[in-house]
Amino acid sequence: MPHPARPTVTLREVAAAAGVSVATASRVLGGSARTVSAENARKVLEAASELRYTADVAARAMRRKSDSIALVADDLTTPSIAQVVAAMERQARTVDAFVTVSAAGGDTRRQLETVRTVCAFRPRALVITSSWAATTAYGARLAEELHAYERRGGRVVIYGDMDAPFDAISVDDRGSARLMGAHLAATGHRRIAILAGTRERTFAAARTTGFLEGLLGGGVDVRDIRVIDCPVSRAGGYAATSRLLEESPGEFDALMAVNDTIAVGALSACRAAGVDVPGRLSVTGFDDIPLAADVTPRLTTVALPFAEIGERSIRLALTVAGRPDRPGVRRTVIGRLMVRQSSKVI
Amino acid sequence: MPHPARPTVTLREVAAAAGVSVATASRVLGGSARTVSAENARKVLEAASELRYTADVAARAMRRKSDSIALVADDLTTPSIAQVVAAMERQARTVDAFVTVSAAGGDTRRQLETVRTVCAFRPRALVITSSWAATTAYGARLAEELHAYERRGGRVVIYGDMDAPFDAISVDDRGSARLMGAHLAATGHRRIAILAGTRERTFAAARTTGFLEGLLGGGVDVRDIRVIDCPVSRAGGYAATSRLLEESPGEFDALMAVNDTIAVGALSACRAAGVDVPGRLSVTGFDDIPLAADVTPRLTTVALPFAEIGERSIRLALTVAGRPDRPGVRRTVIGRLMVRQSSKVI
DNA sequence: GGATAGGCGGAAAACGAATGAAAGCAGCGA
DNA sequence: TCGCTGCTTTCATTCGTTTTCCGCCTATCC
Repeated sequence: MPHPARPTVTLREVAAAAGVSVATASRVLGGSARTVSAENARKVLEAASELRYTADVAARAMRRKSDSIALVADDLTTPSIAQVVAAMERQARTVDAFVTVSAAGGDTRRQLETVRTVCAFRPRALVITSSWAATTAYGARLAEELHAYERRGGRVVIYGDMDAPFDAISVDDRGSARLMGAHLAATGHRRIAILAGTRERTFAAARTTGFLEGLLGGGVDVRDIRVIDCPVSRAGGYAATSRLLEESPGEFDALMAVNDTIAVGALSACRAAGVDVPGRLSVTGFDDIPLAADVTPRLTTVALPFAEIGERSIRLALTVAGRPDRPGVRRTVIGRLMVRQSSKVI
Repeated sequence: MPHPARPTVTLREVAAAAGVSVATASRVLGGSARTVSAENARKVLEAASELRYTADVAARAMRRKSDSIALVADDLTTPSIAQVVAAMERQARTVDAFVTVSAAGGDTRRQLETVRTVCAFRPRALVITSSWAATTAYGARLAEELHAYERRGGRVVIYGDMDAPFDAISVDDRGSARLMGAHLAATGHRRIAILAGTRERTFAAARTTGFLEGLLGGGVDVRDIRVIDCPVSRAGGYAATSRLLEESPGEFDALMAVNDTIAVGALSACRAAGVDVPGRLSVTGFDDIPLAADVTPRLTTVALPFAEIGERSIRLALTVAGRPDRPGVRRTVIGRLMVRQSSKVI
């Protein structure tokens, strides 16, 4: 055969072209500790670039630790996650690592499935967002799976909370939410409705608690606060707010949402119902997604340092594993109050 | 050693636990065509689940085609891409494939680098978004790289345009934009400014052309149209609009942006300058990102079927490759006009 | 000048899974 | 009893790379 249709160009061919052994070629291209003569190194590099050689990671992964980091996120369409992912990408690039992303949207069961799938790639580290309560059967099995992965030499980093000793970077949702509660109380708001999302979302529960603490600490009467569950989505915020405005018009002077997406839905409902924001009702969000500054009125919210979160997650993921049974390292970041036009001083 | 700390659980161990050979275990777990007795199959499956075995994709990829599909996107934080990615995920899941995502944000050079990196994973197919002109040196090398990948048996699907015979799914940007141009002309707009993005973005150029065609076809005088380049971002739209409103106030009755993000920036600039939209100026976007319905006034735009795009991309990626030199299959989708409050009838 | 490091290259053994070839085995007819 | 068929299982090889081990050559020191 004069021109065998090669499936891919291998190290063997590079070595042959350079006139050295595969071992030598591997040492040059793979960044080995062993030294290779300058002359041979040059020839190998030349041949590799000539043949457009790229090492097959699959084969490489068999003998060497991989440099891919797997991110298992709930939902990639969430604006906040997108920002975190982008930051991770940037950070990983600086250390020649590589981030693969997969969505496990939904629940702990899907998370478990996805983790198993990603583990098959034998990544160097696993970053997993956890916004679901780990109390279900699947949650426990998930933790078990992650532990098994760590025992096999992997690194696990949680973004969010989990009742298990993994390294974690988490937002102090409760403390950050307290800031917002205190702010509304301080600016004279006294009758508050909280759009609390759903109970299974741990961040939603923590933020609701923080809101309450801040409000109560600022002198708001607990009987003047109403906590309303709703789906964590724009539509959820819209529906809950519409219902609220219809059933008890004028009863509240502030509406606090556990995230910006819900808050945007709420704003939309207010506009539809002809309720002036912030004239008759202050509305606040949480996250400071890019959209928050673009809605009308611009949304008062709590800004979270997503870029920092992404960067730190990767840094944590790349530190070498310590003792298998050491307690998890936990980094906490706190949000910053962003007062804009959707809330006012009463 | 009673308990050697294994880095990973291998097929050999599963086979040993089940009391069969690795070959048999492989056939059971790998879904081979060859038949295995029910009794042995049961034992293998039992052992595998007991040991929490997951096949190492790296090793598997050496003999068999992988199930992973790599997506190389420009920028994952773009709302439209996020929707496409989510749809791809869903579709891939239905056929037991697996999508890995990586951002190559920026330019063709970074795209080339990223493609080379993900090719090393030997994915089954490569879906690449292409919104950058392929006329640069890197663009040509990118096409070359992709061809090499196809020759090695991979599938390449382009989302967007490319002057190369790959399978592609693309939006008829020009035709869709024509709808918007025609609509504005028909509703009485006569003096138009187009926020055209940058020339290197192929979608921006196509949409601008479509706008022009629609407007001219509707009787707008070409001398009353102004095309303004600007960065493809909210800030870019804001700055360009501010400048425009300052330099030539009242000169235009409509502002057409090549995407929603720019349009949102434009709306913001109008609000800042005290220009009533749509009273004094109609503003339109393109894409129908979720945000479009949440800004005030709600944005008139062209809705693109992102979910369909994502789903079709994956379907295309999973069809078996035909003859290496066959012309690329090209699927085109067209947008739908969404008339909302940011434009009016004059 | 000879012994001894030490640098460097190459052959070959992994790594984990897939697979073609070959072997084992039961049933059947001659 | 033998040979054949059809089905299942095992053996041995393969994939592309890294890494270990061994041997060669040169430089250094006594």
